Amino acid sequence: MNQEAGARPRPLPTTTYAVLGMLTFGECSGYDLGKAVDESIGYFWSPAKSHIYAELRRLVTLGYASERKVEQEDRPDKRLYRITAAGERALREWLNDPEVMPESVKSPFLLKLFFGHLMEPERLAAQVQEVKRQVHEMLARLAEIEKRIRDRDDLFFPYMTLRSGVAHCRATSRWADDVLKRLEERSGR
Amino acid sequence: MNQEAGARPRPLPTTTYAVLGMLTFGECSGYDLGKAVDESIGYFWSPAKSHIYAELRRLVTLGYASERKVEQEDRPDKRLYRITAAGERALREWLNDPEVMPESVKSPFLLKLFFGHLMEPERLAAQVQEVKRQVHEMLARLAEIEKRIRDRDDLFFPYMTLRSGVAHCRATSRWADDVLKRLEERSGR
DNA sequence: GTCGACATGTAACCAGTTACATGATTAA
DNA sequence: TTAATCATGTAACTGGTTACATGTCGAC
Repeated sequence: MNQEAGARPRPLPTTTYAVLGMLTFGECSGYDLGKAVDESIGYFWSPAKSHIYAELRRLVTLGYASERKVEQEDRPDKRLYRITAAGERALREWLNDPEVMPESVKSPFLLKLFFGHLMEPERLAAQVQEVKRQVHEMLARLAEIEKRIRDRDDLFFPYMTLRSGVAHCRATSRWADDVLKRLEERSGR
Repeated sequence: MNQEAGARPRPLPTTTYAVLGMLTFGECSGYDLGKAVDESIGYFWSPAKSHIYAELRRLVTLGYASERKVEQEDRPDKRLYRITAAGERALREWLNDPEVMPESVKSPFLLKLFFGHLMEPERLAAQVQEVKRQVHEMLARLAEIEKRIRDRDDLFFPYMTLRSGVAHCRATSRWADDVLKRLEERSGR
């Protein structure tokens, strides 16, 4: 009784559009889509695999995607999904909606740091170092991807999102150095 | 039947520690704690108000906080919570755990940008501008807070988390300018 | 003979949000 | 009289995760 007459239909979850959008790069299976997500939008929108399969089924019931089964001999059978005209319309509508939802950061580490007065300073410094390590690992992964897409004009927009990731990683790295420096200064006093 | 003998108790959700940590700054009510969260850890960990009340009750049942009722004449009665010795131990244990969960970013905007090939360029540019606007609004809020805590040595750790926010906002702003520039270059061709 | 890639899904769960309810006081 | 601040909470929901199940093929 939550979808009464006159009530406008609640908007689809963002993940639905994420999966729909991935289909604009061509027909593919849930499995392939999941792998594509892992090294593209996964950096700022990362649904679980099982969730991706569920969303693909939803897209079909909505008429936003079509499905066809492909039987394979050497490998398990698979289902291929393709975006429909209605799906593309729905996606464009969502994309052009001027409302910009602010990004949300969830950082258990910053939370810990906020309560740093209760931590042993060496432990804290070690965790800041670990953050740096993770960030540089990420930068290495991003650099690999960058090589592949930098000069591909058809991947201009994905490239811009990658640059966002790089910018944030660099900012974090510099910030971490600053924190370590100040931490040492404090311990010296 | 999901907590059998021998199974180690599942770790508490991060939000529980977030609320517990806030109590280390002194006894307070759910209401006050909610307000404190809004302009401190709220920037990287933001539970709903109703969630905060629920977590405070959980802390009491865990023995991590004590509760006392305070009757007021001019205002509604309230419950004040204070962290216990067991609570502080549990918090310290969590803080010193060397495992660093990487931060997660959820950005519906980057998701849209990734599919920018389906957007009208002016609409996209407008949304990038809107991101910049939001970021500068945030920077103004952070600058206000910075003035108040910059020279408070007792707030060194909160200050470090604030600097993280500032660094990320600046990085986003510069990145947005770069995107706008490239977007114009592209439209010129 | 074991591991990883391929391929799809179910069932159970959970963390967290939203909307709402209540009700007093004070300021515009 | 309208709105904001103070103050706490319930009930319903939802978006999403985790663990698991199933099975084949090829490489080492």
